Amino acid sequence: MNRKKNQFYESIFDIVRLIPHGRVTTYGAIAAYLGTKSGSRLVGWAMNVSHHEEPKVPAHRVVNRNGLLTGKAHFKDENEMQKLLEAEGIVVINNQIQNFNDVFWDPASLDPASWDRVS
DNA sequence: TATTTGACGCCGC
DNA sequence: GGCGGCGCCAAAT
Repeated sequence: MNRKKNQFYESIFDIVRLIPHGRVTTYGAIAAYLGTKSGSRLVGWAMNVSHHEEPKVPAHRVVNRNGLLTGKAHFKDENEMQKLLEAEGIVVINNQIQNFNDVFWDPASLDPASWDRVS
């Protein structure tokens, strides 16, 4: 089966879908988790593919390491991304996530040790 | 088949 | 401190 390449996206989709409600992550964090720390751009590509993948991944929860909604332009509606983030309690001003450090979610949190506090 | 782009990240100037 | 260039892997043209 040609799932080898699919696994790459699968891992990304899985992580993005695991992002808790009201939390966001960065391309670099996902890339680093997959081992492609230098290939942060690959994550962006995967997101593009994820748009026609189901279920749709909450790509709106994925932003660059600056906390800037760089990918909002690729959404159906630019306002949609910011709107979704605000709807989850995330404050976004000028396409910039406020309290980014507070809402930032790292895939490393997938560690079993952290699962204990996961609701 | 080869070249360029791409929703980024980091180092250097 | 702000701006630019280079590097990463993969896909699209």
